[in-house]
Amino acid sequence: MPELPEVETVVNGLNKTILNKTIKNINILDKRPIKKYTPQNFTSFVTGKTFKNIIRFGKYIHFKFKNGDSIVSHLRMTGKYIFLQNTKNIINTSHVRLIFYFTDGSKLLFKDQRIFGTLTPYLANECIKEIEKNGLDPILNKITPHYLFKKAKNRTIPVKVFLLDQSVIAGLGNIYATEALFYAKINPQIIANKINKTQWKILINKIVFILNLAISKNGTSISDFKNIDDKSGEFQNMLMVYGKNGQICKKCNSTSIIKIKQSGRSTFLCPHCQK
DNA sequence: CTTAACGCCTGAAGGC
DNA sequence: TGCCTTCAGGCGTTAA
Repeated sequence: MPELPEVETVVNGLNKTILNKTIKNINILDKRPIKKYTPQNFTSFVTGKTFKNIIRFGKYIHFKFKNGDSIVSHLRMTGKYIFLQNTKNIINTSHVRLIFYFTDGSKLLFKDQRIFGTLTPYLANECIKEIEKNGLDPILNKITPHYLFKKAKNRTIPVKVFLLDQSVIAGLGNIYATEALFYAKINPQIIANKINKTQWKILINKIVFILNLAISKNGTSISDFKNIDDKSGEFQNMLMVYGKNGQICKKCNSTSIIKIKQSGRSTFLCPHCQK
């Protein structure tokens, strides 16, 4: 499931491959990922446009065209972009929802098994509501203990659930929120407004540390995340608690990792290390 | 204002 | 073997 490091990996890959490429035509195999526009309108919106650059904010991918228009895309659970050079054919056609064909013969596929992923077109003068609603991005912005302390002031939800709120921190998902809390030695069940500024400071440091480490490993391929060249990430080999329930904690070597449910999502923790 | 619940989806996994 | 149920979960919307 793509979180900030996985989206960063995808965006890096896209910037290496599709810049200055012009869309010749597209093939919409499934219209459901396309928001706001009909397939016909989306087709006319993108045809003839040239990619200027691609940026990331939180978990969103922002494709910018040279004329100022753009597409905001979210991979949700299983969305992925696959770039193919002109010599390569589409080998695995399963779950392909959309194909961009470029004038040089190369192509970009949008695949999504579960069709939660989205592509939303935006005109140059339109406000992008997805990005406006995001909180601070831990890689692009400097998050201060004061910022989180203030945001958590009236929040009575557990700190783990708070970390998943994209209007607070943009880009954290289940895996990295869980791992960061382990490194910070904070119990995920502690109510957000009970965390003090010292703890927030430690947590921010761990969040930034773990995200940068994961970016350097091209992300985590736990369900089926793939880079645009269809390669997996390597960070799943470095996880400390996520998915490790029943295994002995690698830090204290004494206590078993447990799995709990918070707001419907799985959380993993070491009851000994995270008080 | 905050928080919970539901819907979107399909494939893997488990129970019988 | 095969059918049924449950689970996975980010985010938008709606309800409380």
